[in-house]
Amino acid sequence: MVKCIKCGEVDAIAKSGIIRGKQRYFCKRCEYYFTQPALVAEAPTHRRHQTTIMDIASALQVSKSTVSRALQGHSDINVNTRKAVLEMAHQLDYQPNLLALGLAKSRSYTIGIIVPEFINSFFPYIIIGAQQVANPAGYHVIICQSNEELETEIANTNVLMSSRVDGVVASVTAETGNLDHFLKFQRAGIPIVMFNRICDGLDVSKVLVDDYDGAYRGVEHLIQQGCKRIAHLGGPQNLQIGRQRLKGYLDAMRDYNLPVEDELIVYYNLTRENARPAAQQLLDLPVPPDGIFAVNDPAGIETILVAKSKGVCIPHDVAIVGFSNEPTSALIEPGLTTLAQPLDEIGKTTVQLLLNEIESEDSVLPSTRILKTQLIVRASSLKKP
Amino acid sequence: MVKCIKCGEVDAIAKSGIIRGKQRYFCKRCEYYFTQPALVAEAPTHRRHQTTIMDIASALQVSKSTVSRALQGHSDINVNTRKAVLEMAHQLDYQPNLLALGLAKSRSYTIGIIVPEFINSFFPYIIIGAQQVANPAGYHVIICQSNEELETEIANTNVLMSSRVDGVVASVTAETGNLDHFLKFQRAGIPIVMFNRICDGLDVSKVLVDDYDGAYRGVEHLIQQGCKRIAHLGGPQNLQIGRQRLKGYLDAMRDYNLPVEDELIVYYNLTRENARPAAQQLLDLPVPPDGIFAVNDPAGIETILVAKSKGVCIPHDVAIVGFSNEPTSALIEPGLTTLAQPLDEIGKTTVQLLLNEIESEDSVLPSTRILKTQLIVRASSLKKP
DNA sequence: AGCGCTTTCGCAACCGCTCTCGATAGGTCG
DNA sequence: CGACCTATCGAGAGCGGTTGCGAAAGCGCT
Repeated sequence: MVKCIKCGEVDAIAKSGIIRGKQRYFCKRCEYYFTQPALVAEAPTHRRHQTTIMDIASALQVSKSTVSRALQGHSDINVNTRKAVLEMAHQLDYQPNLLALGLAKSRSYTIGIIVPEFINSFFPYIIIGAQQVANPAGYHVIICQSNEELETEIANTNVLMSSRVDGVVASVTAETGNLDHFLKFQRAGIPIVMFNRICDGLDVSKVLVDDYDGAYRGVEHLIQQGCKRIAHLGGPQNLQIGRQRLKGYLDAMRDYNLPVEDELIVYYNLTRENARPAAQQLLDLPVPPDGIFAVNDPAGIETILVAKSKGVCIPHDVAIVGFSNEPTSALIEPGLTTLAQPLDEIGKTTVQLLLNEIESEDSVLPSTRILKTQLIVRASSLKKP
Repeated sequence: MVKCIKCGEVDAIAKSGIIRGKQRYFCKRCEYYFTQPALVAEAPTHRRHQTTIMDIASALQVSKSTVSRALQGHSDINVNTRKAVLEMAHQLDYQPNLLALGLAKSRSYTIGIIVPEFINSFFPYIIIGAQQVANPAGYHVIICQSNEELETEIANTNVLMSSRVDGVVASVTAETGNLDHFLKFQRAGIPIVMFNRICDGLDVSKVLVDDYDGAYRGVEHLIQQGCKRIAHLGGPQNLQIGRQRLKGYLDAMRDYNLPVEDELIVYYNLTRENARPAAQQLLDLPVPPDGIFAVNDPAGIETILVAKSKGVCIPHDVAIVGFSNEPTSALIEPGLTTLAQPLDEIGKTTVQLLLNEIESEDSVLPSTRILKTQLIVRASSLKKP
């Protein structure tokens, strides 16, 4: 039968409920509750153990407070003590436990980055810029991709909340309209900085490029190349990026007295699969456009591919301008004229703004940084030599 | 003068050392040590607070253990209690603190990924595959890029150690020869799985493609297209990827009785800047090659660009084959013939292997998975129609 | 009523580290 | 030689969870 683990008693054992699936017993002789120990209970102790400050402390016969302070470089530690601690730390290959540190200080020294994707090189470049600022400042980043889905974006925000990030940098999904999931951060006092893909309704700092200006100049360039019937392959209208670039297009057309017909404007949701049909729609028009301004480079490139497959000559029959200057845009033939964005700078200033907000004592007023774009003219639009 | 914070005493105050830069005082009347509080000491309490299980517990008048167990779905909690807890958790928008959880369980439910870069889409695709396996399993990933520098790679390993990741997935730098920084993980019992970029000397699980086979088939394809003088733009020889692809090249050449001259083999260190001079070196040979097998697509693309700029006709004068099938390779003209790797699958199986090792009780024997490549023939090598 | 079992909770220790409060051994000075 | 200071270190309370050990209340049955 069952034997008491303590006194070895066998008879005076009573069952005492089931606890988490396991039968529990009670020894009436020694008044001891116990459950049957697992058969392989003799695990080889805890297999993994990384050195802690206690290890250093006991090796040096000092208290853990002393070790902690020595490691942090506090002023009230004897230089020799500090030296010994540092040396021992190095010797034992001590790596501070960020989980414990974060718990104790209620700071994780981590910032979260949410991007829709990182297949195109646009976001990767921005992330690199972000890391270049974050890392030296003692922060590391955790990168989430929403995969252009609102649901995933929400899941991402929950992960970041759970990870207790100190701040968030985000570029939202094309389908993001509701911003409740970002309000959580604000309620918790976690600063957010948005970049590139903004949508309204959130009072936070932002880093953008001058989309309107870039679009205007891109379309103006097409006009100067002799295009009369210019189409716009636009982005989602819930994003500023979509609205501003559309507005730049419209204003340029108006300023040069060119008509804008409804059929000349189509929208796509920024996903790869969605670009091709949109481009096709434009090139299949009864009276096709002689110029196309695409909301971004992937769309521009897709337009080039569709045009080529249809035997439409670029730029003779249709001139094309994109936005962002993806590396691929320089490789494709003809090269895609586009508006270059300072990716590195976007990443850096975004994180810079965020760190300022994180480290300032009291809440700072949201600010907006607008960076300039640069028109890169390539063969896809160069009708005149 | 100085006033005691406790009793308000002004006279019987003695200085008592300097503590962390601030003057400390001692009130003799109430025997109380204190430092001058900061002027703006009246901070608006703690500005940030996320709800904890204690909040739920006190709202429901139960103990935090009960809340904890209810949240985990333990069996010894009344269904109604659990329901109430879950509802309150939802109501208070409770997000578990992963730092605390990790500390308590000595598990961070995080895996680290170290890649050399993620500008080219090779690694991003793998990362996406990795996340698709890790996330559903309850793990999230923290992505580090070594930027193709050993030093950064070492820093990355330290970050991952500090973050107490449960496992590591890595693809090493071209300049990684010494593997001490990975041994740390092994010493701490943290499993590692390597993929793609392997170097010897570490007894861990690996996920690779059949580099030798792919290279052989790529070169064989060039031979079948009529190339006689085939060059190899190779990778670093400390990486298996470099050695195996070289070996495939050499063996194919030997099997078809084609001579291999030293000048036909050049190496590059896998960085973008380094590819162009290497390509140039090959194309500038007194007797230039009529076929080039590049160790990867970025090198292949760079070779195409250099050839085009020199007026060398592809594939007529020189046929080119790459490795990896980057999206760009399909866009460039002529399209780059290449060996496609199952990126998604690499990411998934790598993480799958890792999770197995993490979750198995006792240490598992390292295993190696080898995946197949697929030859994608495009215009860059198609001499015969 | 009393006994034996269950069901359902609570207490408290612990994870690794920070930080406040306080203590103590010497040095300085009148 | 005390009174004061200073420099340096330690004890211990959290941070937010998890979990082992027990306990109290309730139920069925004799």
